[in-house]
Amino acid sequence: MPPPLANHRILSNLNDAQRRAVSSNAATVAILAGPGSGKTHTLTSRVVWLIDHVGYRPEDVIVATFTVKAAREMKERIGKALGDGREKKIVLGNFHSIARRYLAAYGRKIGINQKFGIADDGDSRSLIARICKRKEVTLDPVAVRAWISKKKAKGNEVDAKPVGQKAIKTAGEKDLEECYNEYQAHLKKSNLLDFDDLLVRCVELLREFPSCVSNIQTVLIDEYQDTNGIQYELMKLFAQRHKRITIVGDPDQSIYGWRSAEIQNLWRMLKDFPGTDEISLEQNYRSLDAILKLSLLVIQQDKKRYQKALKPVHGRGSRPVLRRLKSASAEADWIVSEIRRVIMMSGSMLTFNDVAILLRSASLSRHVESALGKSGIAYRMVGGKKFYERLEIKAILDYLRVIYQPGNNDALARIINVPKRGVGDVTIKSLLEEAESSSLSVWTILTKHCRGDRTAKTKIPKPMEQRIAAGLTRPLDNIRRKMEEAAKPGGVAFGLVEIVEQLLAALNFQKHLQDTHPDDHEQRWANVEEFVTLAGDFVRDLNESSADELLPEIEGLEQSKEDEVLPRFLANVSLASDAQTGEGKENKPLVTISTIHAAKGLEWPVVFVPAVYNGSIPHMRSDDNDEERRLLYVAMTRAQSLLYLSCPLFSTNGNGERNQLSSFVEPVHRAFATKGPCFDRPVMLEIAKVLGRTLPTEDAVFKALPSMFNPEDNLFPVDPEESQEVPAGGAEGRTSHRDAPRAKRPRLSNMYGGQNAGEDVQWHRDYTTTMEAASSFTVLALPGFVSAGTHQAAITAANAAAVARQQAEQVKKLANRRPPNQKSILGFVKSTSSSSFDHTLLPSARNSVPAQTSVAPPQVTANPGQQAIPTSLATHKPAKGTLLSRPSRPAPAPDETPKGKAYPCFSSSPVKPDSIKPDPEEENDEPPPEPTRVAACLHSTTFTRPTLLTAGKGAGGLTRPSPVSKFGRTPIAPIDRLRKPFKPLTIKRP
DNA sequence: CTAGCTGCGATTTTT
DNA sequence: TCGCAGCTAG
Repeated sequence: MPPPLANHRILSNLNDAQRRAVSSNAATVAILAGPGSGKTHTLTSRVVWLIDHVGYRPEDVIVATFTVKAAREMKERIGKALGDGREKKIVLGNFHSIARRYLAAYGRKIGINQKFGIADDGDSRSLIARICKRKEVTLDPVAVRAWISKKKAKGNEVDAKPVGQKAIKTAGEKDLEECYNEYQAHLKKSNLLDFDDLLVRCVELLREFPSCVSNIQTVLIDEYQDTNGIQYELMKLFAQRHKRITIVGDPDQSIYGWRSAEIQNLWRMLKDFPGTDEISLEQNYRSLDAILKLSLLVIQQDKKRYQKALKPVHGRGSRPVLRRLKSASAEADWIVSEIRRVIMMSGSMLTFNDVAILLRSASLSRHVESALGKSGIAYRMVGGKKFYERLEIKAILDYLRVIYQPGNNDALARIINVPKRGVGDVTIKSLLEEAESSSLSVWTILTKHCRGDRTAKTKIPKPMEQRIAAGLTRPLDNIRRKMEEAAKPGGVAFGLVEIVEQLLAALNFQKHLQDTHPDDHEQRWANVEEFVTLAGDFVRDLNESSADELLPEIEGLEQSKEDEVLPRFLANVSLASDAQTGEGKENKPLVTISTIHAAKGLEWPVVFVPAVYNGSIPHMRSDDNDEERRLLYVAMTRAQSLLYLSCPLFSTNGNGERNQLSSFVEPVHRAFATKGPCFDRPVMLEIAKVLGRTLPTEDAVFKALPSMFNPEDNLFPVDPEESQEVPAGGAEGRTSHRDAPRAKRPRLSNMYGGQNAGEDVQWHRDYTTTMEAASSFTVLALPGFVSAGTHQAAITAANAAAVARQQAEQVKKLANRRPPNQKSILGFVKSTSSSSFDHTLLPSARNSVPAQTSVAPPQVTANPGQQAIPTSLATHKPAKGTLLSRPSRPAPAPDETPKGKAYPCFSSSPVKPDSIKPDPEEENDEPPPEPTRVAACLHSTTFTRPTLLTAGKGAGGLTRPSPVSKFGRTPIAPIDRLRKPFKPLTIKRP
């Protein structure tokens, strides 16, 4: 690094590696690093560096992120660093919105009608469903849609490599192609582009007209591990002039494989841009060490992954918790009690804002929401159900779309009978068909019919006709006319808000809601009002930052101007599906409930991950266990100071079926505490330190505690198995059919007895009660006195703790250190990349690969039957429909063989294993066995891919016939404040 | 042909 | 819990 640069302002708060990354002179820079290492910070700093120091104009820089939220945050951060509003000129956004901008400006060059709309998920789904139905093809619309999307998302370059069976077109494939063609034709006719089209067409545009990006000096990509093929191409095309690209990413956090994210893009990039400067960041600034260790224990089960160092800069922290509860609602109640406890015990140093509950699927939120609601804790829900998915909002949006694009038959069909106008399914279908055959839009058919210009073939009785004219065509025409007039010079302003308000009035929407939803029409109308506010905000934001979204002028290139508000509003709504990080306005602290996917890139001091059982994580409908594991890893690494996993023992919906602890957690469950830590002073101080906050004095904390406050996590049995109350629904049945050894909890003396003998699949609970004891029998809790039973418990706890610790130690050795031969992530990738492109080849191709690896794996005596196969990261996401051999249960953690006997090393420390005080025990432990395995080099045979015959064909897609005339959901986006939960927010009770 | 009622089923992740 | 399919009356 050139010394003179070192004192640049932006470099001052970076560590060495980050500084090197920020100021690298290489054309292409790849920064790959684990969670919490400041990737995004580094990226934003580099943007500032490139603009401020290197001197690129902001408008010549493209920054692409993966989500809207990330884009917004990045913009904010860059704005702060630049300090003068120049960030507004940067072409910054998620891929889709950047692509949309280019298409809006230059799309006509490739024959795109400038007034194109965006077909969202619901649109394409219902369209495909209709096509399938009409073709009477026995294809699952869902599969068809996935196939089409995949086809587009892949990009073209990959296709160049024929996969052999590609030539053989099976009957199914032919049908798919036909559906695809029809689908595209329909979109084209409606002047719509779907999400994938935005990218595909933008690639087309930039390929044919490179001049559109001739000004671009440099391109930066965040969350690179989640880019898919087409996005990769787009990235290259953005940078085609100067080929300067910076990417940041973390393979371990690749969780969008299902959306065709291709981890291969890592080495595609290295191949395409030799001389890339690779930088890895190893310091973790986010989390306490205990959290990192455990997260590594989980991710490290993936034997093929690249091992990265994660060096904690913070203290050890208390042991993360794995809590078992009786049911999902008990789990939710426990979460609530624990949230309360943490906040109280921190003397309100922590607030609800510091807490996140991360879910595998949004549908899991129900219990949590109601528990929070019951206890009066306000929360926001991110991801999952969206504001715009509400019926009433969807309807308004569809009206707006029809106003903007009268030819949008699907939107029209959805609202033609909302409010009720006596138009039923049959009529709608007939109208759509007539539109199809007459190549008129439904709108045209209707207007002509009502005016008497042309009688519709569809039967439209007079009363129906009148209602349509009075309630639909005339009001919308009125609105359109006003918009046109307003656009003329001197016209009366008729903005977005006015449009919506006039629309609501014309439809008598409030009355409509009262009629159709007598129970909750107030709430729904409130949503509508909220929507109006949002529209107002949008307009205001648009005016404030008019430079936003505008591409720089390029000499000799004419842009189509996009000055209408409505289309931009609609596009915004379709593309921006994230809640705004709305801490700004209301100051009421909110607990965050989020899907794990939506939580990527974020962090919270306290994180709960409920429902950690097989079927949830890994999800039963997922075909990629490794990705599910990474998902859990992402969730865990969001936590800064406290991490809680939990698992309801019995599923709620079914007949009290037993849940099985997630197989990602099961092998390492011993490393967790079984209940929340004791928040004594040292623990809290450490938390305060990580967060950079000041802990109130002990006195203050104590005084603020309610009189009946329970300072321990002991409101719920640590072993729900032995609790008296039995979960509702067949107590007897269950006790009897439950496996015998579990019915009675093993005695303490039997602690490790059953360990080796036929470890039953279910969770071994023997040690837990004592582990639990370990965390509550703190010195504070039991000053100087220990009963015999307690003592016994403590001993066993110590033993368990020792085992866990040893395990952890081992893993640290194994996973938290990069093997010496693994120089960097990119080195790793390089060494295996030669094989990576062949990952789809048949087993025969495999054997040649290891020889090519430049970084030779240490010779490990492979188990017979264990076949060395390329450590291709690519295999992590098999093509849909590929027959994989059943993904194996994760192998037990290496050498995780609990000895059949207690450890002899019990000392005084185990009573407080979570203490941050240096734990002599840890150091004194006998040295862990040498690592016996270099993870990168070997793995079990479970990843053989027998054949590709069915790849990509939507094979087996015959299940789940999907309803046809369902009007698709229309995920349009919340623009703001979507975090409103379904249920009304409850206010904190006294 | 539409609208309302009832009983059943089912539930990833996102641009 | 919600949403959808199927049925029946008007």
